[in-house]
Amino acid sequence: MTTLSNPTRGAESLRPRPTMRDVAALAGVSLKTVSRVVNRETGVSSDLVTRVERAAGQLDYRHDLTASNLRRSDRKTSTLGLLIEDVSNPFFSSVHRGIEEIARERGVAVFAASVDDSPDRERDLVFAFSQRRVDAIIMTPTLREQSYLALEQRGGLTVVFVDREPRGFDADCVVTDNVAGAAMAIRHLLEQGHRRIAFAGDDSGVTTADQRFAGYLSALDGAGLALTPDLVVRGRHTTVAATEAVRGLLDLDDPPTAIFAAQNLITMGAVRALQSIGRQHAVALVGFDDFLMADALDPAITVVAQDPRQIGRLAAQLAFARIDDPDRPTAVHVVPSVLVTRGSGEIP
Amino acid sequence: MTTLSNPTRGAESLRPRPTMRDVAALAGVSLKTVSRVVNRETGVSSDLVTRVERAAGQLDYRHDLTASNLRRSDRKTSTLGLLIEDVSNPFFSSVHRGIEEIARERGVAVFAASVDDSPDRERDLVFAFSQRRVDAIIMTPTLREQSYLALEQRGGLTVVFVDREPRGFDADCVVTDNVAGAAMAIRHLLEQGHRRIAFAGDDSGVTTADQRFAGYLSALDGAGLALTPDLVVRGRHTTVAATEAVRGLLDLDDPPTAIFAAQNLITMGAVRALQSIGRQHAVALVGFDDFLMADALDPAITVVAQDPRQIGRLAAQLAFARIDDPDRPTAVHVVPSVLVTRGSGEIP
DNA sequence: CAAGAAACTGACAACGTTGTCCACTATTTC
DNA sequence: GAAATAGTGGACAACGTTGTCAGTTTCTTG
Repeated sequence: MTTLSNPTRGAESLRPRPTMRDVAALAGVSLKTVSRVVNRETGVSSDLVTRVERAAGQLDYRHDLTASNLRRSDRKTSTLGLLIEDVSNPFFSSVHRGIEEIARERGVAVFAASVDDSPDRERDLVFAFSQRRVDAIIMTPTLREQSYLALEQRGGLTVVFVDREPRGFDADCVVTDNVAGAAMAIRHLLEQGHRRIAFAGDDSGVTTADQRFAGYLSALDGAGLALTPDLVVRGRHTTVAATEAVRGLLDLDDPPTAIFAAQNLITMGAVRALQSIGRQHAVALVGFDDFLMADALDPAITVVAQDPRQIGRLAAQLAFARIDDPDRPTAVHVVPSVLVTRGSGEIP
Repeated sequence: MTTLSNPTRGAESLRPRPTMRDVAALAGVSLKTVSRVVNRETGVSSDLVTRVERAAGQLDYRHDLTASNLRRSDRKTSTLGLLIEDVSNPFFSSVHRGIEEIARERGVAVFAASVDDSPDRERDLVFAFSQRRVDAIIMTPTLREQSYLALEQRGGLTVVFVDREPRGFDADCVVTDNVAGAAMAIRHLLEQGHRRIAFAGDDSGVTTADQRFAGYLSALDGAGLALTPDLVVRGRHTTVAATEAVRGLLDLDDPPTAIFAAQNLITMGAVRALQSIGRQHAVALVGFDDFLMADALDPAITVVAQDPRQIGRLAAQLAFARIDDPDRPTAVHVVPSVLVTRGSGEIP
């Protein structure tokens, strides 16, 4: 890495930001009149409006939202905190995108942070955002229960959950229909004639993983099949760990003929594991959650696709609905998922 | 989608958030003493510290950072604004992640927003963050020039650029060595014997695209080859548009034997185009910027890999360095890229 | 043309916090 | 035993803004 240095730095010295008082002085009006113009209140003569606007433009005045918020009676900061597992995870970054789209319409800025599945970090972030007086928090909860949020909520903070339901806390929530989606995937594999279907998923305790496992069980049960514990691997949530785990499954004396991967990173791991032993065309694979280029792999990967952007949009809409009406009943939105058949799930 | 409603909402009414005054009253001390305890200032007897802390805990007091910032002399909000092309773009979301890691160490919260290549949106977002008095903005500039930022900078806002250099504005910057990276890719293709190498990239005007094109030209030139305008497609920056464009290249009477894709989404488009006509094993492909599962495709994709997380970390470090010392000379960090050979670039 | 209404403008206090400064107590020093 | 010195704690103003309310001007209308 090279570092080039520019020896002379622009000599423009720092100039303190102008305040409303400065604008008022230049325009020859009172502080309050400037405030009225800035807030587009009615009842200011158009003559004064233009004078104030010209003065504000000349001084490059920037309205101070933090001070404004402090004094205003609604105490809204037009700010929202987002807690997701990892801002660079493709699923969650799409959720983030959806939230941003709705927030933008309301002029709300979005803080985003990665929780990395750490309950401590979750609390720290909630605390940090609470200190900054965000209007709402949208979050994916970690394992530990969330009852501590009741305090924040009583203080006026709106909380909405995405992707996973909270524990010990009643709040608005947007989740995918994990049980039905997983069952749909398994039934699809059963229809191809598979009887030894493996499950590779996150830790037990992660609600999405548990629900997908429940769907797996119920579909097996519906076909009159019992659970084969050897075919279940849990507790992996990185691609690397999943690769190892799936390789272990394939090394069994009586390996599975089909694999259900309960999450996008795990699906990617499964693809790598199958490729590493050259069995990608021999063992069926269905993943939960779509990912980029899944359709370009060989074979293309059959997935249960969620719509993360839509999930984000819904969560943001719920958050704003509650801000506008704190007394509305809590709502749980269950978003359906669809099976996208591409090849890997249709191997007999 | 199903909406379940919970009829009875918890009846705990909203309670106004306690202030320092409330804590002081409960602890039987003055407001200022609470402030001292909250800010961990020295010179408060340990007896009072525990009394104040107990009172704060009892009331679930949350320090108000916005009010604190308003009064404090350093006027730092411990807040940072990030403007990237799209929060859900894999490259930029990794940059985001890197920035978050450094910001977290300083207790700084990160606003993230998508610019979507719109100069208007860029200005709106800078304005919105400026109004919220962020300590710094880290941004990927759009086409239009950025001299308007000088005003914000004079008002005390720190600005750092990532991925692309600004126009008409001197500031700290972290970029990939695009010229060298692209030239390295082209030389690699030349070594495999290719002479008709196509270029598929973003709009002219996007500095990264221009620099990669410059690298393409210089490597061709170094091999004594002239530019063949028919083999250059620009102005695409979505996967779908790139698929079409590359298909156009392959439909030429004398099609290219190798393709250089100047950006991750374009590389994905090129992969799709090649697959659609079954030529993915016949035409060489090298992409700029790595992407998930590039190694799992058939053929696996050779890329010039950047380290977006590291780029983000560097950008955040530059931002904080300037906050700590506003008079340091501006620095441009040029991060090297590496060629990752996987197969698609080694087709003869 | 007076009187009342409507439209406009500004003085002042307050939002929740921290910087400044002064007062008080306990300890040390001569 | 008086004076100087730490060590504490609190009163007050201020950060940049908006809510309240009262004051001033202009416009209607009988």
